[in-house]
Amino acid sequence: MLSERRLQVLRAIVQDYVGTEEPVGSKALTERHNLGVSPATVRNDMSALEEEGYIAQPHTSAGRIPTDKGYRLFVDRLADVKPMTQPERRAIQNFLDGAVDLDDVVARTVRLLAQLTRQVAVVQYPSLTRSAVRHVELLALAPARVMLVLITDTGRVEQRMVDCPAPIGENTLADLRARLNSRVTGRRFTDVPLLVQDLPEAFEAEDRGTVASVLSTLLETLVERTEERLMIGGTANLTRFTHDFPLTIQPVLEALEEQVVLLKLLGEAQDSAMTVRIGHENEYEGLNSTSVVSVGYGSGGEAVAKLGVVGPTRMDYPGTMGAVRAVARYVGQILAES
Amino acid sequence: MLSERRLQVLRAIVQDYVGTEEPVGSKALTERHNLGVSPATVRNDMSALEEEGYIAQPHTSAGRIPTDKGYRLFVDRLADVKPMTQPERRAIQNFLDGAVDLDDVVARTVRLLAQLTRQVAVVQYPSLTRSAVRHVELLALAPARVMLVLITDTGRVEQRMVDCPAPIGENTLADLRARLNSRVTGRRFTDVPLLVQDLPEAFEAEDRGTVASVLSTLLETLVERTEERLMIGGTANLTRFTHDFPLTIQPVLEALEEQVVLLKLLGEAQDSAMTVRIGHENEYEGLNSTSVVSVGYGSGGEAVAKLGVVGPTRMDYPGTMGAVRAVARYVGQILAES
DNA sequence: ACTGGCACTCGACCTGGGCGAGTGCCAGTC
DNA sequence: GACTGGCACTCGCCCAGGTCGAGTGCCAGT
Repeated sequence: MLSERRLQVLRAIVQDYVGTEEPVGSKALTERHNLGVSPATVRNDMSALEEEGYIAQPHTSAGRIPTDKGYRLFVDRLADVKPMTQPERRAIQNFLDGAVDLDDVVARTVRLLAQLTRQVAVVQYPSLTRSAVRHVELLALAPARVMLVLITDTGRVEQRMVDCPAPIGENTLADLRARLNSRVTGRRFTDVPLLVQDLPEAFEAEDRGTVASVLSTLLETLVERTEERLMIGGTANLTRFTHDFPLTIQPVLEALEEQVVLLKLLGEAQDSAMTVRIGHENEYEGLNSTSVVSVGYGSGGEAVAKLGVVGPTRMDYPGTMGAVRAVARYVGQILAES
Repeated sequence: MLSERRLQVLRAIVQDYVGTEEPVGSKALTERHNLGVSPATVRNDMSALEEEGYIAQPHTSAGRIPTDKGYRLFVDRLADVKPMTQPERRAIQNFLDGAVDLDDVVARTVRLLAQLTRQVAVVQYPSLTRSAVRHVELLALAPARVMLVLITDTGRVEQRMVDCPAPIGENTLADLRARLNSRVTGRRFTDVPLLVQDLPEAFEAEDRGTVASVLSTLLETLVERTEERLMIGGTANLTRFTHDFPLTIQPVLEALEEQVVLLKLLGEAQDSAMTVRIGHENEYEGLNSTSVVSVGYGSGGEAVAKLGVVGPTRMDYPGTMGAVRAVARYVGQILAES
């Protein structure tokens, strides 16, 4: 068990290192934080902290820097989420209020997060699985060609072309549209398959093939691109850490290009609570020197997607967590309104 | 006027420099290209080329590197666009054929371009201005709330919420939908404003406000986001030029984040022909050390948007231009089919 | 007009030495 | 027993000096 003072020392090391980006020594520590003890004492404490694996020396006879384990302790026990100031909150809200559609909401959110945290922002589009159907529209573009438009309660719109086995009449299409909507409007995606199962039976034999095509396309749309899309921004912020440069930036950029990796990253924590993954806690190798702060957001009580930021393990955790939390909250509000 | 041999020397310099990323000297030149003359002669030629501003020395007594002017001459007179090989063409086509919707087409195109050129790819969404309306759909989500869905002939779908001044009946809405579609379906966006101008007059006084709201939202949609969206990818490729690093990568990343800058960049050349902007020819300062190769693409004969790549001025111009041209061609085909 | 030779320039690279931040240890003090 | 001041030691950083070699410009010769 670490004594109270040693925790203070660790906290001071993290804070200083985050500020200066340079290994911090015992003397500098006592000067900048009034710990009430001498450098020599701090040296002993640091030695103990190193023993326990919370800090390390990049090379003999240099200052110490926190390890992943050190940051973990800091985040868990020493850091308070720093709330946004009133003007900041207002700015967030104003900026998001100007959005015209879902794409715009997501785009603005990314920009906002990147600016606030000065890091790389990642925002997942509201997921389909947990959302509900607001409306299904069917449009005959050609005799045997139907466009399916699916509108969700989060404002997301998906469209698909359906090639029908046989031409379909305008009346039949209207009938199908009406029946379909009366069954699925307002229902969860996960419930839809059961609800439409017996729908073809209500139609003439000649139309059943077409109805089946439409339905199967609908069901595909529900599952297929479920969690697929996301938007990132603020990659230029990666260059602020000109320190251990190209070595670390390249794999990070590569990881960011791989949506699969990012989606897995965001998806890892099951619940929508704020999650911080530090350095090697990230499974993907390229992100071993970065931390990911993520949280769920949603239009109602329930989270429909996640957002977060990717930055160096040496980041301002309290500030970042505060910004991420605040942005998630306001995005949720915007979605609920629209 | 430069003699034929001097042009050959310039070509050789560009090719070598692009390959090695190192200043190239007279001796190396004669060894790798059989110019049929001695290094001393080449030295004289290089001296003349330098005089004219086509090449320069990074520091006294080092090899020469091409200047922007040198690349310009190379592109204009010395380089042939390198056509894609048959397997490459097939691969492009196969990859793009798998796309399920417009977003997917654009996303795949970006990936493809980035991979083929090993540079940063930029793809603009098919523009609204030059495309035509395929269908307009109106959905009553609440008594005084209508969702407007606009489908273009390039497969793009835009949606907007319309808050109506008064509740609108289902019949009136159907009427409006029918009238609207009969007027605008198949028409160019630029023609739409005139075509719908007198539409409110066909309705009862109580509904005119609502009709006007819907129309104004429609018109806004047509102009507002006209050229707005684009997608980029392959930023990790920037790190391949580990040479004059953070200095150049930062402003480039920043430029790429600014969609406005990119759109201006793509939009600069009015016609849809292949355009190469080299170094300082780019107005935006951050891109002064990069070249931009762009070309228009479209579903029919006419270009509806542009795509291109951003890379260091020291790039393989023939190969890049070949890849860009090929991708643009196949994307056009895909759009025409869907 | 081209070539071979030659002196010269100047950045890249290596080496060695001094500097200083930071450490670990130990004896001394409260 | 916990803390402190002192001291010797380590080791990366930075600078100066020296060498090396690629590349140049010029000139005399063919």
